[in-house]
Order: sequence, then structure tokens, then C-alpha cells
Amino acid sequence: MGKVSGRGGREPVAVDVTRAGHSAKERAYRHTKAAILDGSLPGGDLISEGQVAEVLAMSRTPVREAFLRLEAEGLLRLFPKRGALVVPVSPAEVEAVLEARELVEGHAVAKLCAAGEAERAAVVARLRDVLAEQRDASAAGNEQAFAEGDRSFHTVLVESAGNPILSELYASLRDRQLRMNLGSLLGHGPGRAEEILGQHEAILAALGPDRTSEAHGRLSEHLEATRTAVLGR
Amino acid sequence: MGKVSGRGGREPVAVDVTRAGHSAKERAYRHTKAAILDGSLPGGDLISEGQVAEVLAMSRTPVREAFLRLEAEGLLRLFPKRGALVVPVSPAEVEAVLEARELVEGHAVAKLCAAGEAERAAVVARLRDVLAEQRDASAAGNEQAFAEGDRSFHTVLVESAGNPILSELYASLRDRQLRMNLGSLLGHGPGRAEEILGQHEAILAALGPDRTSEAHGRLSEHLEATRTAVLGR
DNA sequence: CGAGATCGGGATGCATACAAGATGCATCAA
DNA sequence: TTGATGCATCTTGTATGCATCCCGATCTCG
Repeated sequence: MGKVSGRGGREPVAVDVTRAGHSAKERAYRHTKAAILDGSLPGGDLISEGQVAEVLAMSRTPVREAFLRLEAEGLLRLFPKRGALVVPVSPAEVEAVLEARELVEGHAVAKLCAAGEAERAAVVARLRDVLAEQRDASAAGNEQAFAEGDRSFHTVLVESAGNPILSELYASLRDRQLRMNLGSLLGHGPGRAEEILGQHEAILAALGPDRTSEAHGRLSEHLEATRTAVLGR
Repeated sequence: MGKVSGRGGREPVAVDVTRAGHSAKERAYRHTKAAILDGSLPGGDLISEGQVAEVLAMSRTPVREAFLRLEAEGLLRLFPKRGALVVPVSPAEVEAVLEARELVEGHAVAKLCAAGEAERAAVVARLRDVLAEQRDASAAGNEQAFAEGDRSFHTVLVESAGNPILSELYASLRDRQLRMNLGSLLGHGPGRAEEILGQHEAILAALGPDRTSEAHGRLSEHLEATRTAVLGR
């Protein structure tokens, strides 16, 4: 294991566990995706395989595959012989993403409400843990950790439904929304964090048998707040 | 897939693979996808880029990209340095697909019930057209046309919600389910076709304001029938 | 006889080469 | 001045070569 390739020095060989992070394709994918999500590559930009390949010191081949994958995720749009367009975030897309989110999360919530006592308790426990972490992050003023906690909360919720297809879709939705939050999540003050925490708690508190519609309502309120926050109000 | 506008409707398929003029990548994609969906490549098979490339008389590069795309759609699973596994259809996947379908279609139905009179009437008119075609196909014993009509019916329904993300997901779900229907849709007699037509009519008839739960119920019944049919009962 | 080393075939991962489409601009004719 | 045309250049599409990796069959040794 850990053979140094014949060409020039590569990165240090780390543990070879399932963490497939050091294939060129993966690096190209992560790099480009990160650049799109954090706003380094603004929507509307036209980028080329060659650019990225040069920056990452690799050939166009892995970059090409990364682009293809990003197109499937809806972050890039490939134009034949012209280049790759960083899909701009439109209000319509914001709406579509939030609608899909509400649909998927609402389904998970409903399923959870209808689930057996034991299973629901287990999920609720995990949600409480995440919520506690998020509360700590908020208190510490750690925006990054807070955002991750937010993602975890919703992800745990969705995955409790046990449907891989919906989970995967949801992950993609979150990624897309990340781009939209750029100016809004960071721009709003600490009051926003408190609001989010409160809404998460409300959802959590409403999880229970025969309370489906209540839980769904709380979720809708939460996403509605997100909507107004993202749309810049 | 299949744009309804533009080129003529009933066309002898089976040519689109050999049709030059499309890119090699596209040909590789269609060829492989068709082979998976129609059962020529059974689930569990391990195929290689080289095989397909040789059959289609092209290099591995476009085939590689087609494989990547098919993996994103959940039809292939790529193993590093090993090959591409045609994902076998498991009961769990059937369940996941049907659950997701019900979620998306149910959402569309609910939205349609809540929509304005004019818009709903327009969609209903289109659905009636499709249903009529499907009825004709059934009467003519044209399995192929009947299946296409079925697909159209549900697709029109979903697209009426106006959410591209959900529409795209739905298309992918239909593709996956196509594989599951191989032995079931064709195996069942004409009684099944009548049943499907009746359920489509029932859904159509239940579309209206304040009838959301009724329409949803009809839809659930329809999908439940599909479930038992697909699962071999 | 069994367990580990070894070797060969097959497949992928990536780099590189080449061809062709698309675009913008300078040039030229009317 | 204006519009058409040809060219330089950028970018992708595809082919091909090589290195690497994985797996199974065989061989060797205890």
C-alpha cells in the first residue's frame, strides 16, 4: 500500500480506508463543487475544463468527469464546445428547492409521527443531541458549527424515513441551498440563530402520534422563515 | 424522455442507437441504458467499458462518461478497477421507488386540486387526451403504446406542479421502475390494463377543489395496485 | 495436504494527442 | 458606414497509450 507513483511527488499517503478522497477525479469534483458552493465561482460564470485542470495540476480527463457529475447535480450546465456555465441561482430555483425540501422533510416528519414509539424515541434522541450541539455552537458564536448542526438536524430527520432515494435527493437540495444562503445566513444577526433553534425545538416537540399535522405545520413555518431569509426579504 | 413535440409521434424505435449525428457519448448512454431497462443486461451483471466500446465501435472515453451518468441515475454502480455492476432490483428498492413516486405524484395531485379553475381544467384536458390514447392502445392490444401512455399520464400530472427538480426526479423513478415491470406488466393479462385505465379515470374524476384527500386516496390505490403487481404479488 | 507467495489477464485511472465546432475580431468589399 | 468573410483562438469530443490495481490461478514451501 501507499506506493509512490512514478511521476512527481504526490500528496502524502494517508490511510487507505474507504475515504476515497485522493483520486484526481474526486479532487476535481470537491474543488469545483466547493468553489461553486462558497461563491468563489459566482453563478453565470463560464468555466472551462482546462482552467480547473491547470489549477489542480492534472489533465482534463478527471476534471471532465467532475463536471459531468456536477451537471447531474444541477450545479453546472455544460454547453457543447463552449464551456461549463455555473448555474445562476434564480428565485424560481429557490422556490423549487424549498418546495422539494418541504415535501421530503414533511414526509419524513409524517412517517416519524406514525412510527412506533421505540423508533420515534430513538430518532428524537438523536435530534436532541444535534440540537444541543447546535445550541452550543450558537452560544459560542461558531457560525460554521451552527450551520453544520442545522444540516445535521434536517438530515437526521430525512434519513429516519429510511428511503435512500429521498435521502440522496435531499442532500442535493441542501447543497443547492447552501449557495443561496451565502449572503443571507451570514448577514442576519444572532436573532436568526435563536429563531432557528426555537423552530427546531418546536418541530421536535410536535413529534408524536396523532400530531402529524401539527408537526407538519411547525416544519412549514420553519421553512417559510428560511424562504423569506433566503429571498433577501 | 421523449419530446412529444417536433418529430413525429409513433416511430419505429430501435434505430436511435445506430443513428449517427448524435454524439458518441449519447449513443453509448442510450445503448447501455436501453439494455439495462429492457433486461438485456440483467441486474447483477458486471460489464466493462471495453465491452460496450467494442460493440459500438468507439473508444472507451464516451462509454466511460455514459457509465458515469448511469451511475448517477442509480442504474449502474461503478467499482474502482473492477467494472460496472448493473444494480439488481431489490424489494427494498421497489419500495423506495414507489414511496418516492407516491410522494411526488401526491404532491402534484394536491397542488392541482388547490390550483385555480382554469389551470386545473387545462391539465385535466391534457390528461383526458392521454387517457384516450391509452384506451385506444389498450383496445388495439398495443402494449408498447399503452405503456407509453401510462408514462405520459403520470408525467403530465407531475409536471403540472411546475417544479423541475421534482419532474426530473420523477423521470428517474419511472426509468427505474421500468426494469421492475419487465415480468409483471407484460405478464398480466388484459384485465390489468383495464384496471389501470379505471384507476386513471378515478384519479382524474377526483381532481377538484376540496377533494384533495379523495384524489390522494385514488392515487394511493393506483400505486398500491402497481406495488402488488411489481412485487409479484 | 494446506497456506501464503507469485504471476498473468483484465479493467480502470489518468495523461496526452488530435480533430472539429464555436466565437470574436480584424479585414475587406460595396 | 455597414455588413459579410476569413482567421486566430478557445473549448470540447474522441482516440490512444501507459501505469496501476484487483482478482483468480498456479506454484512453492512447510
